[in-house]
Order: sequence, then structure tokens, then C-alpha cells
Amino acid sequence: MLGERRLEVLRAIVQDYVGTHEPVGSKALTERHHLRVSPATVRNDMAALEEDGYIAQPHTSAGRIPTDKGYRLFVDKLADVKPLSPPERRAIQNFLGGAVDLDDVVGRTVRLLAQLTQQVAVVQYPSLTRSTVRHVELLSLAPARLMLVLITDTGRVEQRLIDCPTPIGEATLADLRARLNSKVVGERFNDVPGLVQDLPESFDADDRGTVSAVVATLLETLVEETEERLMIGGTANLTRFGPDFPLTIRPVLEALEEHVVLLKLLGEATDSGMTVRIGHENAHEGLSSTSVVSVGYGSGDEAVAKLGVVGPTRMDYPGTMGAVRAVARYVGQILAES
Amino acid sequence: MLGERRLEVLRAIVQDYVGTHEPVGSKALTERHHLRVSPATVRNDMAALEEDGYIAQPHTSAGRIPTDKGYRLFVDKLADVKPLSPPERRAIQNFLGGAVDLDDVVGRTVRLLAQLTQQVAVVQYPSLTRSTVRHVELLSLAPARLMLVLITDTGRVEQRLIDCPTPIGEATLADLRARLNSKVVGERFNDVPGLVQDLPESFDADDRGTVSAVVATLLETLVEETEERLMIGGTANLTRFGPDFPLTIRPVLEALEEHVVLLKLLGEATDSGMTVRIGHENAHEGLSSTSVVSVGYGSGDEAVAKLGVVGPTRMDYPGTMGAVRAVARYVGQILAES
DNA sequence: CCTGGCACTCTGCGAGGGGGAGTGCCAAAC
DNA sequence: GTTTGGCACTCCCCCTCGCAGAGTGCCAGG
Repeated sequence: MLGERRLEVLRAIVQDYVGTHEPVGSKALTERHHLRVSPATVRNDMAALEEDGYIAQPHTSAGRIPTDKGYRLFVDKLADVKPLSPPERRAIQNFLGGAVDLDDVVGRTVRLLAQLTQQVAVVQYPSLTRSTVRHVELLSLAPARLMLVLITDTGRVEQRLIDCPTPIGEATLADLRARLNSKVVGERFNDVPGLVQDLPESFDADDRGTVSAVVATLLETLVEETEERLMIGGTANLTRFGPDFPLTIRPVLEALEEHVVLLKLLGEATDSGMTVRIGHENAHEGLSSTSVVSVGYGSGDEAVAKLGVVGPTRMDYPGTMGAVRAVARYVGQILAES
Repeated sequence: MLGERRLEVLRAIVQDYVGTHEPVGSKALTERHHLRVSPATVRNDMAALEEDGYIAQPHTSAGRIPTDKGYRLFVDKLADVKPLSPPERRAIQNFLGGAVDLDDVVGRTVRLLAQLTQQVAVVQYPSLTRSTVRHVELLSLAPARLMLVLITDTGRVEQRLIDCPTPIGEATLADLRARLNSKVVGERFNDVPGLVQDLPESFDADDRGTVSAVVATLLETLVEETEERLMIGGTANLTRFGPDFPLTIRPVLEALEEHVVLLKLLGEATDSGMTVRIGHENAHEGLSSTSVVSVGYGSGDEAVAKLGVVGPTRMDYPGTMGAVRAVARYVGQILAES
């Protein structure tokens, strides 16, 4: 078991390393943090911490840097989430409040988060399956062509084109539209499949094919694969990775463009509460030198999607976690208002 | 006036430099290109080209690299757009054909373009003002709250929330919806303002405020500032800028995140035909070491938006221009079909 | 106008040599 | 048993030096 002072030493190492980006030695530690012991004692503690895998040295006779395991312990036991200052909170509220539609909310959120944390921000659009239906619209574009428009309570809008097997009359279309809406409006998308399944049967044989096509398209839209979207911002902050970053930045940029990868990553995080994934804890290879801080957000109690930041493992965890949590809270408020 | 051979030398320099990313010397030139003259002759030509500002040397006694002016001449006079191979064309068609909605079309286009050119791709969403109205929908969310949904012939969907000064009845709403649609469906968005201006007057005094709010929101949506959107992809290709890029990549990433900057850039390009902006020709400072190749695309004869790529000035212009042109052509086809 | 020759310049690279920071270990002190 | 000061050692970083190579500019001759 690690002694109290050793934990203190680990915390000091993490804090210093995050600040300077340079391996930290025993002497510097005793000077900057008022540990009331000598460098030699700290060296012993460091040897023990290294033995246990919390820190490592890049080369013999260099200072120590934290390992993923070291950061993990720091985040779990040693760090307090740093709350934002009142001015910062006000700024967030003002900035997010000016949004005109969902795209704008998400866009502003991503910029805000990137700005606050000086890292790459990722914001997931509210999930369809966890939202409720606000309205379903059917438009006739051509005799045998429809457009389906889905609107959720979180403000998300999806549209799909439908090719009808047989032309459908205006009256039938109005009927279908009305019945579709009366069935699903206010319901959660998760429940929609069960509610519309038997809709085709109640129509004339002539129209049944078209109604089936509409229902099928509606259900397709809810398939996990296509329904999850996200927005990314602050990639310029990747240049802060350090001067050695040409080799590091590449796989990260590639991973960020693979939205599927990020969605999976976010999906693995706990639904409520903040999740921090450090270095190799991230399944994706390209992100093995980054940490991902994520949290769910929603208009009510329940999370409808997640947001977070991606940064170097050597990030300011307390500050980042504070910013992520605060932004999630305010986005939830904004969504609830619309 | 530049002689024929000097132009040939310039072309050779550009081609070699684009290939090797290293300053090219007189000896290497005579070896790789069968110019039927000696290195010494080439040196004289190079001196003349440098005198005129088409090439420069990084240091005394180094080879030459093309200047922005040199690339400009190359693009204008010396390069032919390289058409894509039939297999490439088929691949494009297959890939774009699988799109399910406009977001998907734009997303696929951006990935495709990035992949083909190995550079950063930028695709603008079809402009609202140049599209025609397919449908306007008004939904009642709450007694004094409406949602306005705009659908264009290019598949774009915009939504806005409207707070009504006074509650509006279902019948009036239906009336308004019908009259709005009969006025604007099939019209170009550019003409919409004139068509809806006098709509409030034809309603009861009670509803006039709400109708005005709807009309105002509709017009707001068409304002240049908010209506232009774009998608970016292939930022990982920025790492191809070269090993010296840490300082170069940063401002480029920042510029790319400023969509306003890019939109302005695209806006300055000619509406039809391909535009190439080289290095300092780009007004934005951060893009002074990049070239932007852009072209309009549209569902019919007329361009509804633009797309292009951003890459280092030392790019393969013929190949890039070929890819950009081909992709724009196919996207136009896809849009016309929907 | 082109060509070969020649002297000159500048970069890039590798070897060599401090200087410095940091460690590990040990013996003594608390 | 823990802490401390001392000391020898290791390794990186940076600077310099020297050299090879590539490329140029210029000149005189074809």
C-alpha cells in the first residue's frame, strides 16, 4: 500500500509535468511543492512509485513522467474537479443562449468547449432513439415520390426520400400522415417500431406497398448505424501536443475523422457521470496517447447524448473535467428550453 | 518575353519539386527531363526565371523552388487538367450513389475528395438563395410556439423556432400554411421576400403579429450570414505538408475551423469554371502557404454551391483539378436525381 | 547562344567534447 | 525503520568542428 506522502509526490509529479511538459526531478519537486522532506527521500518514493508502475523515466538519469496508470490514480483519488469561475459561467450561458437551431447549439457548444479547454471538442447530436417524436411529415414530391421528415423534441430534423411502388393520392397521404402522427407523437423513438408495425394492414391493398415503404424508411432512420452524428472542433489545438508531435498528431486526426470510432468510444462511457479514459484505455490505437473526458447531457434528467474533449494524456484533468461538466449542464438547459 | 525552353524549364521545376519536395538543381533537371541542353544552359534559364520572380532559391547555392508566381504561370499556361481513369470514375459514382440524404451526400463527397486528392476537402451545402422552395411546413409546438421547416429542391432542410406574440388557432395555421406554400413553392428563395411581404395584411388583426413573426423568421433564414454551411474533411492529410510543418499547420487548421473565412474564400471564386488560388493570392493570412482549388456544382446548369480542396502550394495541380472537376460533376448528377 | 570548366558558397551530417541535471546507493543521523 | 547528505555515475543536450556534396555564377571558347 502506498503511503500518504507517496501519493502526495505522485500528485506533485503530475501537476508539474502537466505544467512544464518536461520530466520532473526530485530536486525541482521539493522546491516547488512544500513537501517537508529532502530530495533524497523523494527519490526513494519515486523509486517505489516507479516499481509499482505509476511513473517512468524516459531515459536513465532523467526525471520521471507519469504513466497511464499514474494518471488514472491521480484522476481517481488525487484530483478534485475544478469548478468554473462565475464570469466563465456567465460567458457560457450568453454564448449558448444565442443559438437559433439545433445545429447552431451543437456548433456553439463544440467551439465553446474547445475554447475553454484548449483541446479538441466532440459533441454528439441528441440521439434519435432516446428522444421523443414531435412530428412526422410526409410530402409528396412527385406522383411516386415522397419525402419523410422527422422532428424530435430535442430539435433534431431528419429527412429521407421514399420511392413508392405505386402512386398515392393526396387524400390517402393526408390520412396516412394523420394516423402516423396520432400514433407516434409524444412517444419515444424506441417505442416507435411497435406502434407502426401494423399500419400497412389498415390500408387498401393498392396503398399497402407504399405505406410499408414509409414505415420501413421510418424504421431504417432509427438504426444505430446511421442515426448517430457528431461534430468536432478545436483541432488546431492538436498543435499543443508538443514539438515532437508530427508522428503523434497524424493518427489522432485520422481517428477524429472516423466518426464511427468516436461514437463507439463515447458509447463505452458510462451514461451518467463523467468518464475519463486515459491513453491505452482507449481501444482505438490512434488515440493511445490521448485522454478522452466525456459526460452525458440531456434536456431532462436523462442523457440524450454525450460530449467531451480529446487531449494529450498530459492534460489538466481537474480543469478539463470542470469545463466539460459545466458545458454539459448548460447545454441541457438550452435544450430543455427549446 | 520568356522563350519556349524557359517555360519548359519552369514546368520541369514545378513537376520535380512537387514530386520530391526538395529544391531542384540544374543537373538533376537535365537528367530527368530530356531537355536537349546542358546544365549550364539550364542555369542561365534559371537565372532569368529567378530574375522575373518565377522561382527562388532558399539559400545561396541551393536548388530552385517555384514561387507563387511560378505556380500561377504553370497553372495558367503549362498544365493540362488530368482526367480521371474510368475505374476511378466508376468508384466515384458508386460511392456517391449510396447516399441517403443531403447530409450524407455532402459527407460522402468530402470524404471522397479528400481521399482522391490526399488533401483537405471542403464542400459547401447548396445555397438556400439559389435553390427553389419545395415545401414550407408550420408546426404548432405549444399554444404560442411554432416551428418553421423549410425544404429545398436540393434536399436541404432548415428549421427555426418562432415565439408568437399571440396564440394562433389550428384553422388559421392551416390557412397560413396553405397560402404560404401556394405563394412560394417552386419559386427561387431569392424571390421569396417579395412574395410574402404583404401576407400579414390579409389576416385578421389578431393574427397579424404572429404572421409577421413567421414571415420575419423566414426571411432571416435566408440572410447570407447564417444560411451558408460547409463540411470539411481530410484534415489528417495536413500532415503531408512536410516535416517542417508544425508552424505551417497551425494557422491552416485555425483557418479551416473558421467557416466564415472559407465561405468568403469560396465566394470570391468565379461562379462557373474552376478557380485556383495560389499562396498569397488567398486573402487570409493563415492560408498563405496553401492553394485552394474550387469549382461550382449544381443539379442543373447553374451552380448552387462550391466545393474544392485546400493543399500546400506544392501540390499536383493537374491531378487535383481533375479530381475536383470530376467530383463536382457527379455530385451535380446525384443532386439532380433527388 | 550554348557549353565545359572552375572556384566559391552553403547545407547537412557525424564525430567529439564539455556542462548539467538527475539518479542510485551507501553510510550516518534521527 | 525512516530520513538525510554525500558521491560517483550515466545519459542527454548543445555546441563546435570538419568534411563531403550539391549547386551556383561566371568566364572563356566553340
